[in-house]
Parts: sequence; structure tokens; C-alpha cells
Amino acid sequence: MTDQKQDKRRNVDEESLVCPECGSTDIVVDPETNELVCRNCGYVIHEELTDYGPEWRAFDPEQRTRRARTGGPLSIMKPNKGLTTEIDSSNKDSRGGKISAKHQNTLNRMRKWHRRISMASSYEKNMAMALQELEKMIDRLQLPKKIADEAAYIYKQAVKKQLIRGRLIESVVAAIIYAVCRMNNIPKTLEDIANFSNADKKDIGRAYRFIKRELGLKIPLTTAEIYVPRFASALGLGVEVQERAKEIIRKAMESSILSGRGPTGIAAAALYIAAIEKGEKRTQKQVAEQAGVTEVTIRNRYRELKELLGLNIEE
DNA sequence: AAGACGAAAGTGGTTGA
DNA sequence: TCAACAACTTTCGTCTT
Repeated sequence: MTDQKQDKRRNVDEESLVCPECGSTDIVVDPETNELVCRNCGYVIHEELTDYGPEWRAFDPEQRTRRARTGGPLSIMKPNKGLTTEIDSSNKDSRGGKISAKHQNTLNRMRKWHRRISMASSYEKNMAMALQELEKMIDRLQLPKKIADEAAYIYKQAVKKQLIRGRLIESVVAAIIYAVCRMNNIPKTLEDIANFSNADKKDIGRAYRFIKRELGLKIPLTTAEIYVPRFASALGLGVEVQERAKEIIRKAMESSILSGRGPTGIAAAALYIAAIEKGEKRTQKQVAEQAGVTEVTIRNRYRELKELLGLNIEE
């Protein structure tokens, strides 16, 4: 089973694909979904490798008949795992005839249980809405399916613990996507996420902190480093500059003077310095624009980095 | 004329009483 | 709930290239 996946991974390396979004060649196959994913920006290159076939395998004709069924593969992205049943509420049989009292009792009981099972205190409805929203967001943000699956899983836990009550589904979904991105070191800011959501940044942030606390999510600190590739490619800066910027950041981290500062600002300043050093200067304005900070912030970080590392910047 | 610099005041979010 | 606080932004005048 792993043979296939190893083959695919090798193919990717041979063709040395380039991410159309950020130009990076750091592309891997997500073994869970068989998608090509850019490790810099999280962009899903294309989904041709996705297998839409059944999730089972048949080893002989007998098994094939037994296992074959209608409907798509079971998916966590579908409430009820894609299987539903409805019981009509009128007391008519399939030909429109009246149903006897005895059978009506049976039907009533069936309806009662059906309601209990399928509605389960509006759990299903909530999940359906959330999963729809989730899919929309993942699509807009060009994130890999793996993120969607992890997010769906966390959302389900949140619903079970009744953490959604009093919150917009949209803000919770956005918050969870943000959380999963951070857990996977995908360089998306809260702002990035908010730009694609109907919920506003404030609500998303609040939901994020709440969910994180209540579910005890382990979320690593955001480092400035993870933003380097993203900003660099947006500015058309090469690997050399990126490496230098990362080096600057790493050194700065050691003296922990920069703690408390926004990681995007640090990444921006480090890139600004690295670009000058390597003779590929970008203006503060250009860098600021891509990093989503102001020139002033870059200047402040720039000044701090410069004196911290004793850099003499000459072009 | 454009870029870089930094002071000063304003904004939104966090923290701790 | 409120005030203090730090980080960041906005704005603007000045200096440099």
C-alpha cells in the first residue's frame, strides 16, 4: 500500500514542480489525501492524484459483490457519513391509502426514534452548516484537504462539548481553520482567514481563544520564520535571501529581545535586510505591503535587529 | 521626486486589580 | 468592568539619495 505513495512522492521530486502561487519548489505529496501541496504557502497545486474510487479493495469477485454499494465514499465531510433516511409524516402508504391505527402507532414510534437519532439535538444540522462553510473557506484559502479534515474533526469535538452555543458557526469554523493552520505551521494570519470569512476578525479571535482553551489544543508559537518563504516569493526574492533572512531571525531569537513583537513585522524586517545584503533591495513600502504591516514597523524592527546583531548594512 | 527616518498622537487588544 | 500598558498604525515633517 505504501508502494504506490512512495512512487508518487518520487515522481514529484523528479519533475521538480513549481508552486504557481509562490514559486517555491518545496512541494510534497500529502500522504493522507494524495494531493500536491506547497509547503511554503499551503497551496494545493492540483488534485489529479486524488482517488475518488471506493475506499475499500476487493480481493476476489465474491468480496466485490459484498462490498459494492451505492453512494460516494464515506466521508467525514458529510454529516451522517453521507447516509440518510427520511420518514414521511403523512399517514399514507406508498399508494396513498390510509394506514391502520395499529400501524400508525408503529410509524409514530419510528418517527420518534428517527428524530432522536438523526436530529440528536440539532447536532446534524449544525454539522451540516459548518461543513459547508468549512469547505467554502478551505477552497477560498487554497488549503489542503488535510486541513479540512483536521478542522472537521475539531469542530465535531467542539459541538459535542457544546462550545458553539452563542457563537456564529462562521466564526467558529474560521477560528478552527486558523488553529489548524497554526498547528501545521502554515503561514496564514488571523487577518488572512478573516478576509475570507463573513465573521469579523474580533469574533474569530474570541472563538479561537475559547476553543483553544476548552479543547486544550496544543498550538506552537508562531515564529517569524514561517512567514519568510511566503513574503519572499511575493516579493520575487530567491532562496538565498530567504535563507539569510531566516538566519537573521534565528540569531535574533537567541537574544529574545524580539519577544512580544509581531512575527510578520520581524519577518518583514529580516527580509528587508537580507534583500539589501544580497543586492536585491526592495523598498520598505514593497515589503510592508506584502507583509501586512506598515513601513514604520519595519523600520522599528530593522533598527532593533541592526543594533542587536551589530549589522552594518551596505549595498 | 522617491525613499528612508523618526517623533507624536491615535487605535485596538491584553492584563490584572 | 475599568485603567494601565505594549505593540502597532497613522500622519507628518525632515533628511538622504
